Amino acid sequence: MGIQERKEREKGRRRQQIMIAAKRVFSLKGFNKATMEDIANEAELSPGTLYLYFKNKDELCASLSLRILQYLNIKLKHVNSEKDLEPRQKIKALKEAMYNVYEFDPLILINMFHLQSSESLKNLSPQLVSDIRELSNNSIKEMADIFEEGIKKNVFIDKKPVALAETLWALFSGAVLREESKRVIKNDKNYLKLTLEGDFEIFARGIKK
Amino acid sequence: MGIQERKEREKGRRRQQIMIAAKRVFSLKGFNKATMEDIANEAELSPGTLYLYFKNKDELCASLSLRILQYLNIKLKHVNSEKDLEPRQKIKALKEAMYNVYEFDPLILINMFHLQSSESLKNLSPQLVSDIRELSNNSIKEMADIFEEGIKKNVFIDKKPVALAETLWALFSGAVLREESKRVIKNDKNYLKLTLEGDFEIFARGIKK
Amino acid sequence: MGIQERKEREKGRRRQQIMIAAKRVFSLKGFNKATMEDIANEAELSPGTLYLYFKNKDELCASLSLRILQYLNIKLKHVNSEKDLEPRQKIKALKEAMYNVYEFDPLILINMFHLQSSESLKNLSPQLVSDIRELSNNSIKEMADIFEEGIKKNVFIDKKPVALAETLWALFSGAVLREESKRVIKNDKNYLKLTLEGDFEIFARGIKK
Amino acid sequence: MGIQERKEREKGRRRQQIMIAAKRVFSLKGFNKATMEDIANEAELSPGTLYLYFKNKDELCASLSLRILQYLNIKLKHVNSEKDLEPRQKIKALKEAMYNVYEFDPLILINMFHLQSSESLKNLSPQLVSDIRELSNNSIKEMADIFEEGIKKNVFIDKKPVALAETLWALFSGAVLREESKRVIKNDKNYLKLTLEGDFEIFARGIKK
DNA sequence: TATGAATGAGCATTCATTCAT
DNA sequence: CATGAATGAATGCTCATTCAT
Repeated sequence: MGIQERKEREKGRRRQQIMIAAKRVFSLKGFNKATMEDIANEAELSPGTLYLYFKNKDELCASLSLRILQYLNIKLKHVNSEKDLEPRQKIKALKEAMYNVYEFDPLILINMFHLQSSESLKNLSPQLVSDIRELSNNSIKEMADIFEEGIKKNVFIDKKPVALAETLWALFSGAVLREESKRVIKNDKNYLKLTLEGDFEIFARGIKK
Repeated sequence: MGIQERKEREKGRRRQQIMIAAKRVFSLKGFNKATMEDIANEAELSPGTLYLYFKNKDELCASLSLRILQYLNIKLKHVNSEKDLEPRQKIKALKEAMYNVYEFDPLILINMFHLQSSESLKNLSPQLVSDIRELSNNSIKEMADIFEEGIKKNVFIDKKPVALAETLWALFSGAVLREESKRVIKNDKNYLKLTLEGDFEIFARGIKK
Repeated sequence: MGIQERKEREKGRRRQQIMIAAKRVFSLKGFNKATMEDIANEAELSPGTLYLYFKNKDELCASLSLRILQYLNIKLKHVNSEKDLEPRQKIKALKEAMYNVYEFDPLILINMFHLQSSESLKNLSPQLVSDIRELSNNSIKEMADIFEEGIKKNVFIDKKPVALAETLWALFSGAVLREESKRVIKNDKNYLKLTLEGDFEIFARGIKK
Repeated sequence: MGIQERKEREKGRRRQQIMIAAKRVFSLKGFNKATMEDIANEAELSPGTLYLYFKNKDELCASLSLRILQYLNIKLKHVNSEKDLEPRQKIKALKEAMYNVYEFDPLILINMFHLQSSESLKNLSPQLVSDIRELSNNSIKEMADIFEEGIKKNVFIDKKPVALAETLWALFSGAVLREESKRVIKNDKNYLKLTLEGDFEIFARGIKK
């Protein structure tokens, strides 16, 4: 029984090890130029081993996206659970949560958009697809709850909470992508915090009464 | 000379023909699943012919991005050149310009982010890379000019115009990507116009005095 | 038009070239140990070229089987069309036809039995599968016609012609396989003709009145 | 010593267990599509354990063939040992023995022909190869003995007994294969007994005076 | 003895690119 | 200029086999 458990945990650790390696390699080479062999080398494992833990390359990539969505979800739930925070403070907490997600792995966010290709979806197990869908929807919902509270308390202007949440999400992913494109154009990451700050400030100004 | 010119124009036409086909195929299959043969078929040309007009696949893709940036640039220049527009009206015109870009080709915008992979950049001619850089910077600059004018005329709050322009760009690309990810999650495009509207409204509210 | 035709013929030639190489390699190494690269080398082509002419390895193998069935079918049709032959003479002609098939390609007959694996069938185009089925059934039917004529003319004992045809086919494929297994055990092919003769003699003795 | 013996017997049991599982899996998937892991699962053992009892996959397969040859040999010896049977009755007994072999495992007979691939032979231990050879030859010899007796007693026509035995073997393996190919073509096993009967009847008619 | 996770060589297949016509 | 057949390097994935426990 204890043995069973330890094995489960060991298996989880291996998956983590592979995902960390994959993250590094995807970040470095991009999803398509990264080969399974690259990832195996990075993880100091053999290619075959990767397939013991992930059905195929697409599923490995999608699992990375799932991981970051889980991370975000926990953060958002935590913000929402703090009952004595003012709406404005919650917006601030929200901002910080999203910072953390971004810092946790800025580049993998880009890779999340590989999920969009319906071609890739064919290779994923239905379970994984539905998990990702559920978490995405949940994240929007958690954010919307924050806005709803603010509107009820008459602190935010009267907008559909879901629309607000989606706008924030747009702002966020847009900022992430902008940073990414900066890399190409300027190779200069200095303004990241500054510009993310700017985005949120303007956004908050737009929703607050 | 006249012949020379006609040939040049003819060559330009062919390039257009190929890029239109490429756009269609990339939209349909995504950049990576689209093969050069697919594009050749779509263009009713042979694969070999594509290489008479584009050095390689990456360059064909980058040329598409360049094209859309050119389109955006022209639109932005046009907005800026209308001297009698009020700042608030220019924001509105800006919004419409970006709509048009989006409608011109929503999916190719996603593909623009393939340029981020530094691996891909190796395959591009320096000329093309510098063209893209120049146009990107120019677009930001054009937008910044609009904001600067608004700040000077004391209509917009006092923010760095460049930061504003980048925020708008974030908002925009974020909205595009969000629409894209909606496709996966909901397969429902009804809210596109609505949410883009929402984004811009909030953004404008944030910058206007 | 002439060009179109010549190209068609050229394409057919290429297919032949590949099939001849495949036959050689399959004979030498067996179906599973033979790699597509082996076949490409033997055909003095590159691996990719093989896939221009055959969908996959299974289809290449099945095409070989189809070819030999076509050969057999023509031979059988020819025997049947000779109107003035006595039934006993037709049996003799039948024997010789089957000799020829055997000599045409003794080893590929073995490979025909790879088609039995229902797993392999999944990789074949429906057209090819139905072609093979049709030719197999046709071969049995042609043989049965010969027997039917003999029974009608009161030269052969009264047995179901189809059963006779299938028995002959059993005898034939059994002999082929037996020769094959001899290779393992004795590596001695001297008795081939003799034993095939023996089989047919006994068979013929059994069916003749 | 008693312990030694028990261990030996235990070891034999394990081998049987594995071979039974292998037979099931080979029958289901065919030799090449069946993986060692499939067999291990079927045997409710781990893959590694298989290699404690069989040197490699080819040897496991060959051992199955050996087993069926042993079974046939015992049957044939038994027929031959019945001194008071008439030659015609012995032919009948022979027929039944071969039925039993067929029913014991129709599909594994097909797999026997994998031994033909000279590539596979390289992986077998010389001992196993020579065992198989010996048993094959022995089976032919046992059958030949039956025919020889019939010829001596002037009941059968005067043919080389070995040739007769080999013809019978051809007929038999042919019938087996024919049934197999029927599966592909008709998916209809109803006629098995009937056609095997037919084969033997014609064969017997051919050899009897 | 039994395990089963890990291996890594091997292979079918793809596709960007070339070049003889 | 245009073609499209041919290329062959590259890669995802498999699976027989091993070995530390």
